[in-house]
Amino acid sequence: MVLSRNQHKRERQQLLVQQLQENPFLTDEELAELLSASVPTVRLDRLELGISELRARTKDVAEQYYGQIRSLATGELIGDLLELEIGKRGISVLEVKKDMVFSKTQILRGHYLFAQANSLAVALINADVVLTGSAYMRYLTPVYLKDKVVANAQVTSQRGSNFMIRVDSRVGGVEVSRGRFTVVAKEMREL
Amino acid sequence: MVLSRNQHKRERQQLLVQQLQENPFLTDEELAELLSASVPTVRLDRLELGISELRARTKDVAEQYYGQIRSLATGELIGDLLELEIGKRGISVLEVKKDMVFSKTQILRGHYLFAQANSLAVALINADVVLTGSAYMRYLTPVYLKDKVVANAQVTSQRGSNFMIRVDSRVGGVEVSRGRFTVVAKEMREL
DNA sequence: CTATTAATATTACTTGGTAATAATTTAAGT
DNA sequence: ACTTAAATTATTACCAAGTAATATTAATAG
Repeated sequence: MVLSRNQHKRERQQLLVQQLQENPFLTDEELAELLSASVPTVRLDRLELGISELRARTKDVAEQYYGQIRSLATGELIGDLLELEIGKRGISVLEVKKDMVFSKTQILRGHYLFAQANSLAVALINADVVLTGSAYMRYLTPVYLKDKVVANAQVTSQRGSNFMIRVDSRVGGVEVSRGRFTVVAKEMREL
Repeated sequence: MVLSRNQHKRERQQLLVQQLQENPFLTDEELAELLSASVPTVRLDRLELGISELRARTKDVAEQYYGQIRSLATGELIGDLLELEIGKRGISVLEVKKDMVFSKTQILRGHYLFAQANSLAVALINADVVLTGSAYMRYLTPVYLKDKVVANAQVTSQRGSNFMIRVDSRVGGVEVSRGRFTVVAKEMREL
């Protein structure tokens, strides 16, 4: 039968996928070694499986990452910055619009509060790349459509490149959420 | 003076750094265009500034990212897994140890709860790469040294590759935190 | 007006590929 | 045992985005 040959191939391709899952940064040459096949075979397999080359894979991962940081960090600050003392404190305002609330309840979707606080926390830190290490939020009161959320962030402590930042958000003076973020600063050179 | 030449150079190099900060995925050619200088000049500048080539930069970012996912995902689940029905629900237990609490108050540092819940949420999803899109946690009761935190996660909804997962954590039957995570599943092929 | 530095050009080489084609195994079916 | 078709491997020409080294051409400070 033709099966056993196909099976051999399938097994190898499965192994290939598996290897890449464990370590997506393998070159075709390394893969060939691992699968004890030739480089062209690996390439054919990748082609059949629709797996792109190392550099494209790497690039996509990196872009996604960078995009993620940016969208939650410097690039797209959620809310409008009112005050900013880098390394110390900052204030931003977020106006709740209709696409941000649950249509039934008119309550602001939680992650907007999270994002506002988080992006403000990150904005306080002046570094090439800023990561949120951990975040803990406490939602106190629901926020509604047309509310204006004022987020107040303050660096509470710093150990090396790790910053602890507290962010409390208020609507008309009433505290609606309180959050604490651990933010890690990285310089481009370190990357 | 030699200054004006040096100054010209310095300005260009500053601009280079700035450009890379905005978009680290620029080739030397693109940089040359942006700085209206030649490619060799850009290379010399990079050399002087100790900035590595595009592909190395990309790779490092990607590796860091991948490492991060892994450490917060499959790799290092915070807490011990008790039950797991992939795509549906799971339970993990975290024993609070001395290095996890604030020494003054003996209260568990919030990000452990966050990490336990988050990593459990991620563990429910069976994909090559799982990202936490957004997370909102509500801390209800402080958790103390030697407590055993039981986190209970449940997939509440799924839209495409976006999963909503609810995680509630209890200590001796008392709810200590409640969290909701939006988790995004990505297959290797898509990367 | 020349010595010096900056800037640019040029060349040979490297990695990790794509794409296409040709040659060679290998196991299957008869 | 022999053929045949798929699977595998080899080979070749090419590309992008570099490194590294050297040569050449401004530009300008003294």
